[in-house]
Amino acid sequence: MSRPPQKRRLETRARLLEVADAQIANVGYSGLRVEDVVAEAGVAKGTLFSHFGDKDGLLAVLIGARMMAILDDTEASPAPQTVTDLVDRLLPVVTFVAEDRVIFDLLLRYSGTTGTQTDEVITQSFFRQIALWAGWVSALQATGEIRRDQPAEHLAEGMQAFLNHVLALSFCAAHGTPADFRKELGGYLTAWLAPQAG
Amino acid sequence: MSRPPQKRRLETRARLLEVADAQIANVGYSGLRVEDVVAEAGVAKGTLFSHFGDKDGLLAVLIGARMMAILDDTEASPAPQTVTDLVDRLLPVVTFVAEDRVIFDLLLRYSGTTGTQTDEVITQSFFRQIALWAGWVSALQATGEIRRDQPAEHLAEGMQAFLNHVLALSFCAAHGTPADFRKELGGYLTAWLAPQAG
DNA sequence: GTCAGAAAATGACCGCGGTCAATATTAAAT
DNA sequence: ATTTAATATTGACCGCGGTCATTTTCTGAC
Repeated sequence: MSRPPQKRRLETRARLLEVADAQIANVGYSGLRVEDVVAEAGVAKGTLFSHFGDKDGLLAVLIGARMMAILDDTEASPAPQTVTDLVDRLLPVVTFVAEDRVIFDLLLRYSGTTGTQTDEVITQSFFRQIALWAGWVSALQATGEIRRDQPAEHLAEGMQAFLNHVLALSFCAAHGTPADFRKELGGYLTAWLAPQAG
Repeated sequence: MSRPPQKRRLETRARLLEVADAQIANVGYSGLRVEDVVAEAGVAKGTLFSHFGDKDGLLAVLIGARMMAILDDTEASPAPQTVTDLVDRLLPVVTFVAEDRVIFDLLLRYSGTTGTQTDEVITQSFFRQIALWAGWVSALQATGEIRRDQPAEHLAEGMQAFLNHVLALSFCAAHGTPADFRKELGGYLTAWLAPQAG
């Protein structure tokens, strides 16, 4: 049988996360090195991997936490009344993800973890985000602001597709400012949510 | 001044590509190891990197070539008359990319290389694909099969977003069969290209 | 032919993520 | 207090992508 984790283990885990988070503040997500984390945390290399599986596992916890914090803020602000409003509500997420290619890659890798490993924070953040968006969409459908021929959840998932598309482009070409995001993403989301004809 | 590449260099490059391609047939894209390639090709490790920059550079050439071949086939077949037809025309690409996560990751990384390094085959394959799709879309707009409120190219780029979305999901969850793709992608593309209301 | 300089190829070396048999620590059972 | 078994940690080691000073090979000028 499996016993609950010991106190020491929880402490070690917390210390690793704390150290990693602090180092990321200095060197960024892509600059994080496992050896530096374990050195500052005062543990052996293997310990980190026994806790998080691999480097991505560690990053997934930290990025998941950041996403949750952003969702907290977003939920606290009023629901969007128009598609333009809606785009503005997405900017915090976009700005965070655009910060580092590693974030984008990792989110994309975990983005379809539906069904398996629901305990992961990062996975829960996906569900939460889609649910939040679906709620917005549903409300906008009720006011007649956007199309009604598709289920709210389907439209919300489509939003995710466009958001990822715009993010992917931002890492290659020169369009990286928030203003560019608003314009590009706005173009897609208007076309997706409020089409003009059949 | 820079002289044209010598004969020997072209031969070495061709040999590396040939060997890599053959090994991929056995071990898959993710299984490819640089050391194996240079060993079988009979060159030193540094040679490969001087030719392709990094491992991804080598893969980009091979994957770009495959994409071009697929586009050749696709262009040879008749243009789609309906959205359902259109989805079927995308299946060859989808099947190829879904074959290995590495392909997807690499395509996504190069997908926004607009403007820089136009000489790369893989970049050209993107332009070609979007142009091809835009042509289809334009024709379908003319027959009234799909919406006319958006430029054909914008709709084509949106198709890319949905295609990537469906592919990303396929690598995590259980929906991986071509039938699943047709259904999922079909759902999105119908909603995107032929919306029912404003 | 030979000599200069550019182009091409070399391979020892490094960085860093990840492994795992061995060891240390904990907590429950007696 | 001692034993015992699961839990937690360790750190030497490995795999593999990538680097770069050095050496080899090619080509054109004289």
